[in-house]
Amino acid sequence: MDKFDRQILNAIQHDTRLTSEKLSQLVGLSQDACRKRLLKLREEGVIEQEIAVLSPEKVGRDLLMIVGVTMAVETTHEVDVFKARMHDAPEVMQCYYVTGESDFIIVLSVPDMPNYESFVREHFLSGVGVASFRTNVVMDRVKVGFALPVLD
Amino acid sequence: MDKFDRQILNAIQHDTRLTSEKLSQLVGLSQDACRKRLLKLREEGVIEQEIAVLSPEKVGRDLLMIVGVTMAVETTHEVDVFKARMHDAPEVMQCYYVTGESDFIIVLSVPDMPNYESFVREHFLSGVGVASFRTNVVMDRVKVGFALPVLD
DNA sequence: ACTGAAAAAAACACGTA
DNA sequence: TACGTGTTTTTTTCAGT
Repeated sequence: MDKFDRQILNAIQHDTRLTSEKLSQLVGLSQDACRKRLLKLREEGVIEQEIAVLSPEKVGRDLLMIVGVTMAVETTHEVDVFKARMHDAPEVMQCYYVTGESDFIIVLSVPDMPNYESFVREHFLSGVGVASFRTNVVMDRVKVGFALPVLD
Repeated sequence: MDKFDRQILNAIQHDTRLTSEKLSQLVGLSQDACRKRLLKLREEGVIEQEIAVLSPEKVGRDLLMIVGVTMAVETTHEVDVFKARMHDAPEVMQCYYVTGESDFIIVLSVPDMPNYESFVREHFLSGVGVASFRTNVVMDRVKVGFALPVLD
C-alpha cells in the first residue's frame, strides 16, 4: 500500500462515482493503473463495501436513535445471539460490541416513537439478556460517513 | 416515491456498483426507467452520498472508539463550535448531536492509544466546553452501514 | 415507460520499464 | 511486478416513439 493507493482510497471514500479518468488525474497515474489498484483493494478487502447513504427523513425514518445496551449475563452464547439479532433487524443501521459502560452501542432508525417502542419491546425486553439500555435521540447528524483519511 | 423507487433504494444501499441492467432486472423496469429514477433520487437528495467503506484495520486504524460527550455549558455558540471541530477532525467518522445522558456521540478511528490520547487532549481537554466524556472501545463491528430498508 | 442508436466509460491484451 | 497504450466490450446516456 503506497501513496497512490492511499490517494485512491481517500477519494472514493467520499464518492464512488468518480470515473477512472478523474481518478487518474487526481492521483497522477494512468486510468488502467488506477483500475487495477482498485480491483486489488477490493479483492484484499481494504474496500469492504460501496454503498449509498440515504436521507433518513426523506424515506420516512424521522427518528434516529443511538442506544447503549448493557447485558445481564455476558456469556459467549448470550452475546452471539444478541449480535445475530441486531445484525438481522432492519431498523439497526450499525451495531458495535464495545468495552465500557455499555456492552453494545446501536444506531437505529425508525419512523416514529411507537415503532421505537415496538423495537425495544421485541429486542430488549423479551428475555434476551438485556439488563438495561440508555436511549439517545439524534437531533442533528453533524457528520455521517465512514471516511477514514489514510495519512501518508 | 413508489414501490420501484423503494426497491432501487434498497438495492443500492448495499451496492452502488450494480449496473442498470441488473438493477432493472431486480426491480422489473427498463434500464432507462431505473436510470431516470436514480437521477431523480439523487437530485432530490434522497440519496445523500455514494461512498466506499474501508476496513479500518487494513488501513492501519486498529482502534475504533465510540465516545459520549457531555458539555459543561450548552449554549448555541458552544455547541456550534464543537460541531464544527468534530466535522473537521479527520479522526471523526461520525458525530451526532443527541438528547439524553450525552450531548454528542462520536464514532472515531485512530491508529492506537497514544493517538486517541492526543485527540482527547486536543478536542476534549483544552477549554472547549467539554464537561465529561465516556469512552467505549469497539471490539467487534457487528453491523456497519447506513442501510435503511424502505418498507412498502 | 420502452426501444435503439450514439457517447462514454470500463475492461482487456499486449508491449515496456 | 507494476505501468502505460491502443483496442474491444460493456455500460451509460440520449434521441425518438
